[in-house]
Amino acid sequence: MNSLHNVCGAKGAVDRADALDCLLALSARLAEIMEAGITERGFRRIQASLLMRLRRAGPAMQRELSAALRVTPRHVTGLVDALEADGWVCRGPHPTDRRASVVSLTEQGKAVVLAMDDERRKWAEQVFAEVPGPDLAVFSEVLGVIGAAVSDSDPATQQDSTT
Amino acid sequence: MNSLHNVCGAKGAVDRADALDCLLALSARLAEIMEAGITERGFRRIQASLLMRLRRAGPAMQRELSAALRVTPRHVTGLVDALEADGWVCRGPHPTDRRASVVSLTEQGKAVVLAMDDERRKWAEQVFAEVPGPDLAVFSEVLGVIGAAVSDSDPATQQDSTT
DNA sequence: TATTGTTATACTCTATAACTATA
DNA sequence: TATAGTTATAGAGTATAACAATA
Repeated sequence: MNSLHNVCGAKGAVDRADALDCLLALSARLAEIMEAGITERGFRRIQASLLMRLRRAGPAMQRELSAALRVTPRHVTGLVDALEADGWVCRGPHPTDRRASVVSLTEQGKAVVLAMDDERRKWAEQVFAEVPGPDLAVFSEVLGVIGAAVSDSDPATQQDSTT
Repeated sequence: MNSLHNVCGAKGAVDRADALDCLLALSARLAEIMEAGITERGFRRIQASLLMRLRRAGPAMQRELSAALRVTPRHVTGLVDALEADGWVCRGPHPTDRRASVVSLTEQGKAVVLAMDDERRKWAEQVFAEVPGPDLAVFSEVLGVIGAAVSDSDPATQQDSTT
């Protein structure tokens, strides 16, 4: 019924092009679902990325966020403006540099980020529910190998790909 | 050195949330590379999707393309206008419905689509080069299982996820 | 009356450039 | 002189609405 089943279910599908197709199709689907979850909470993907970044790396200067999210400083201004207006983050003074402001999560922001993280965990359990442990181990390792193969392609790998 | 390596390389990484993170990170990376390839040829992703759709399913009415690509009919008009202006596709009359036009690949369009397909195959070989056959088989099967798990989530699965 | 495609218009997301205040 | 962030402006991509021709 679903396009993901057509080729991807076949046991003997060791054709690499098919495997890549399946991976790409699945990726698109996962991205879609993630997007939906983020939208449900009233965020845009880039905003969620910003929040996740703050969760993982702690308070940051806008300059750092600009680099981490790979968007312009101007864009960060807008994103932080919106998130601040709704009480998810707040700007504070930089301890030593009076030009800079430090963006951090508010209590409300921390709460929502934790909730989203929890959802993500539950989603992962669901997604891999039918996958036997040993298969999951192989799967993970292959992901690692592919990741390595793909990293060599070009140097634009400083990205923040989570969320 | 690369973020994909951090967690994803670990052999014992059977934590499902970690595996999902790796998968998402890898997806982002693959999408990036694909985007680059498409851009090199002077197309946008949505245009490439349209061309691929024509390759797989043959000539189509704009209405069908609108549904397949999940964009508005108005948007399809613009896409086809641009692709037609550059000689990749052409509009022809519908045999029975004089309102409709049928979009098909030109010879030039067929050639470029085949070339892109070939590139995709070579890329797949490269990506999976270091993955042993049996592991690839397991990997493919897990992709299928996940795909099935993920398809049940919601009914918006009529999409055309290739390219 | 419903449907195919188009003309006209507007919105969302992101970028570049010029500017202010610090460093 | 260089850097952090902002104001002002512009572009790309996509959507909604109203309309024409045809079914």
